[in-house]
Amino acid sequence: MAGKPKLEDVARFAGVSPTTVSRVLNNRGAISDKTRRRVNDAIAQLNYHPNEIARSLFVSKTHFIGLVFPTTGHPFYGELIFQIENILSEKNYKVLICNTMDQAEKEKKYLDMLLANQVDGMIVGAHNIGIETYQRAHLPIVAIDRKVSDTIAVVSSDNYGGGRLATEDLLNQGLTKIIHINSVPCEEAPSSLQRRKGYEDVMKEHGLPFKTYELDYPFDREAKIQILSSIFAQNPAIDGMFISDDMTAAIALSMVRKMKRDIRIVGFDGTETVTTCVPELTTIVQPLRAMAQLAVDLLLKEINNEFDGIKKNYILPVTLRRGT
Amino acid sequence: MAGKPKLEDVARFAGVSPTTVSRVLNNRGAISDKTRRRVNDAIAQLNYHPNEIARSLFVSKTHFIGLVFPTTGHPFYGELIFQIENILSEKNYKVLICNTMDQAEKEKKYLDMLLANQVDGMIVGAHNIGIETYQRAHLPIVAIDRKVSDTIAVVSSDNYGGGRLATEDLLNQGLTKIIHINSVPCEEAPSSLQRRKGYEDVMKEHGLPFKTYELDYPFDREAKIQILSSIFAQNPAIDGMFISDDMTAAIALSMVRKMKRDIRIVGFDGTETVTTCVPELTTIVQPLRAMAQLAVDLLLKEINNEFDGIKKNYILPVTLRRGT
DNA sequence: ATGAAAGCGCTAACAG
DNA sequence: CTGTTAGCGCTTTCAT
Repeated sequence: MAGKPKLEDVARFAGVSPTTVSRVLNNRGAISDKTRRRVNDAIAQLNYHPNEIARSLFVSKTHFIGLVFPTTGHPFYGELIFQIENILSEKNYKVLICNTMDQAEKEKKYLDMLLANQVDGMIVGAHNIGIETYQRAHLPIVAIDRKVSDTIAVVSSDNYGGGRLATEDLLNQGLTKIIHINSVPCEEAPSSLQRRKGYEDVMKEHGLPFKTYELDYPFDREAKIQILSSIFAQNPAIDGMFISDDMTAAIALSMVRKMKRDIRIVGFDGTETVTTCVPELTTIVQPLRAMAQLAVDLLLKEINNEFDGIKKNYILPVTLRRGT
Repeated sequence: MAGKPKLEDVARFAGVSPTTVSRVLNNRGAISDKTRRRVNDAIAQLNYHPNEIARSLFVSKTHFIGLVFPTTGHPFYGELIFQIENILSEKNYKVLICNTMDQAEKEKKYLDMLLANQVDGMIVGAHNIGIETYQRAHLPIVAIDRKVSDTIAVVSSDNYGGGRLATEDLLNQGLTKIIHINSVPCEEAPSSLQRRKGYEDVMKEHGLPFKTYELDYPFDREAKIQILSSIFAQNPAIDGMFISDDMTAAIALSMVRKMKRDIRIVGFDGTETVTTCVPELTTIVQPLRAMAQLAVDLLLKEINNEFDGIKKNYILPVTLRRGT
């Protein structure tokens, strides 16, 4: 045998037609026990493995799902992608991964790639090109943490509630001079704006002054340290900080410890990774597992045309995890 | 137009043959400028996107690479996968991701899936089924951190050297009562054994007593805390620990701080994530980026039959990063 | 219960 | 420079 055996080889070996082999493979139609056995024997003998690509071409369904996220290297996305892939593989879907690195150009290239490879659907957590670009694909798509759209389901956690929860927790501890650190706002991903609004609303309701800083370069540690330093210098009297992501919060916590200042910090995300590395950090926990489950459920419903098509915006509750 | 336009539709629209369209698409053969323009116009008009699946079937090459790792949710693998995917996408390869969760059964299922989907090659960092199982695939494969094999290239960092480096660093600080914490040894992934040997060799060379603990459940935080507690209780006099992974080291560091004991800790991995979250942790840094680059280079060479086929075991140098 | 034939969308000889 | 033809490996009518 030169190359890999194909269905035709199995058929010849078993002395039946390709059709029959296909039927055995897919459990379709009626097959006599004897034939089935003979075919299965041949499959085993030849160590035959069906070519899913050929099958995909014929049935016009690949069972591929594209996952478009900034990077698997960030714990929030890494863990979310893990959950999503896990649930999808359970349902016999396969995952093509795309790390956009927050670059619009890469995101566009990936979108084309996924379409060219006939994915059955996509879950998009990146946010550098307009969601309209995706709509043109006329494909089942679920977005995570994106601007609400008429045609695309969006799953996110309760960012506004999380912002409130974090701020209230600091207030409950008797703190009053609380600042907020956030990323630069992004039109396509309003989640950080929601967190900010939660913080500012609570501060206003309590008649307290508030101040929000917007950090750029969300993935660069050195830059964060620089900027945090100057923020600490500018705010010698603060006693609390709500920082809208755990990685930055962890850095701030470590700086506070070194400066021996008395500042309480609440972060956001609550991934296993950061909780493990920085158990003393209080944080707002996003329900990663539930978000993944919901996103997959919605996507598969769209793919199978069972989508009721009414509700398009899903907000999942967050919880506060107190640092130890 | 009912479904997606296909190459034939473009041909008809442009008034040429399918072959010509294909040639324009793939820049093959000689095409008159006029024809090319007409075809490109048709492509744009119809918003045509080539079907890569059909193409793959014909050329018997998918440009798919399977990535088999325990989980994208762990920073080491999440960051490594990010690097690998990044380099591969640059070369127009696409990545199918598999989270084996340390389960042999899942790993086997994924292997079958990848073969069925005609991947051009695989990079394997999971280690629950024998590497021989992969050899049967007769496919270009590169392994990361696995038992050396005659037929499969293995990329790893200098685990033995890292173990030595970590231990020597503790000794250089005047510490002498140093224990080592490791995972349970695994036949297929000898890297932790190497780290252990590095530690034990150095201790022996200095005539010092040594003790290695083997932790199970490498990804479960609560279990780790339990076991670490009892280790701390059993060792009231230690002044140093070499812990063979950063996540566990971070937990230990946090416990040490709470107990106010004076114990220096050196971890292993040195991911961006953990370095960001726990900058005060001293650790042995694995060259993630270089490992990814080398693994991809080797894989693509095998795929393109440029593999010289001599050296099969690649060990990359580690560095020590001092905590701040 | 089984087989023959057509074709999923594309590309690569081979002609012209 | 362009078109005709055959076929990648599989599944599915439509016969028998």
